Amino acid sequence: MARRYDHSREELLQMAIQAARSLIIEEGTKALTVRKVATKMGYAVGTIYNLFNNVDDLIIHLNATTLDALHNNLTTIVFSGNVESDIKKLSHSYIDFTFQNLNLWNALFEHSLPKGETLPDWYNKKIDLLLNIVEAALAPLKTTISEEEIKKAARVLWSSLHGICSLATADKLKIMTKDPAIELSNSLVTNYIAGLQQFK
Amino acid sequence: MARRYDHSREELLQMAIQAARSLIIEEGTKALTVRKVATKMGYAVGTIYNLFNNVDDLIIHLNATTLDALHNNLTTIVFSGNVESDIKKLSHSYIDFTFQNLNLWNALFEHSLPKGETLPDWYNKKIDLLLNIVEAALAPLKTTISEEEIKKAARVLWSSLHGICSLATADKLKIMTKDPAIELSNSLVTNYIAGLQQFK
DNA sequence: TTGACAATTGAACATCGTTCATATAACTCT
DNA sequence: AGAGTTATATGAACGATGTTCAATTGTCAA
Repeated sequence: MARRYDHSREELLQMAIQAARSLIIEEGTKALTVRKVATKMGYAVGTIYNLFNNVDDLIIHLNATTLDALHNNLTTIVFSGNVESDIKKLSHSYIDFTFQNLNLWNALFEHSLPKGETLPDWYNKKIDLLLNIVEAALAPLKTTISEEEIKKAARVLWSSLHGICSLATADKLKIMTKDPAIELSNSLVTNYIAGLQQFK
Repeated sequence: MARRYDHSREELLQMAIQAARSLIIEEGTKALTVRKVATKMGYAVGTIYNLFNNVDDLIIHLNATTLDALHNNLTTIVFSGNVESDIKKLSHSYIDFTFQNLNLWNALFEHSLPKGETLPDWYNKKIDLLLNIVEAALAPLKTTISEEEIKKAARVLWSSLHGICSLATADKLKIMTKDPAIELSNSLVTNYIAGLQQFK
């Protein structure tokens, strides 16, 4: 059979990504195989390779939807203008997201490209958009800190939060309270921002 | 052939781990296969399964040697008693280590256990030993901060540093200077510790 | 010398990512 | 309407993977 036109190319792309998404949600990163994605779509293996270069390409597109979902989540937050409080809102949402989408979030970082390859520009732009949200929350500091410093602070907070979630979900730093990630991130945010402001 | 006794069980374990190590160093995580490890040792595939339960078990043992190497690296540092300066020494060593052992370090975090399984206790103890080093560097703060708070701070710093290295090596937050990881970690350490101390 | 034991082997199995010659549905043109 | 072209879809086939286990064979104690 060929050219069924049951679905447009765009629909097929979405179907493949959704199939991959549900596989990962239900069974984790290792459960994602090209054959299972194809079966779940009701198409043959080869079809996947009409849509994506290879399985890495598929995973990148899947991960992109996770970045989008996170982005949507974080943009619902309304800033008060109080930097510490706003950054805490962001970080709590981030932490909620990672714990509610554990397998999808792990897929973001467990995946590594074949050596030599780099992530596509459109993907990196999505990461920039997330950083922009943090920068926006830090914006009130502009009166006392340079634009450059704010960019740096956004990256520090973002990376650190990533590290906390990464170790809190995958492993165990669980010696703390019932919700170690929140606890650690609050400590990070409070003290880091206090440090930033004390030099004004 | 059988029972060659060319090597003791302990020797075989070390040979397997070393073979796996060099495969990852030279070619990255994806280049690690049971067959290649066996070939590199001069043994048959099946022998690996006399030594390890499965490939995950082998990787955990390999990763443990990486943790040991990092531990050895960090314990050579002599503390001055100045917390900020000592934590910076630690973080710079950590960053050096990750960049000089990129593939090994990535293997630590790219690897995920089959679902339901957890890391063995002896492995988690190695992580605790690393956290202990950070706690030791923070010890002078005991006069102004509770033991509990110091443990928390060690975990915040450790996780955050991990996050910074993770995003700096694998991806790109490269908008900053020639050495973004150092730059970000310095900002983290300076401001976080300033925050901790300002409440004394 | 013999028998029991333990270490080592590698063929076999199911599954994986990927390729590509083949088949056919849909569109174009006369 | 019919013929020719193009784009899409297929799935058998390939090489490589992790893992198992019956068979083989070196080593030791009796």
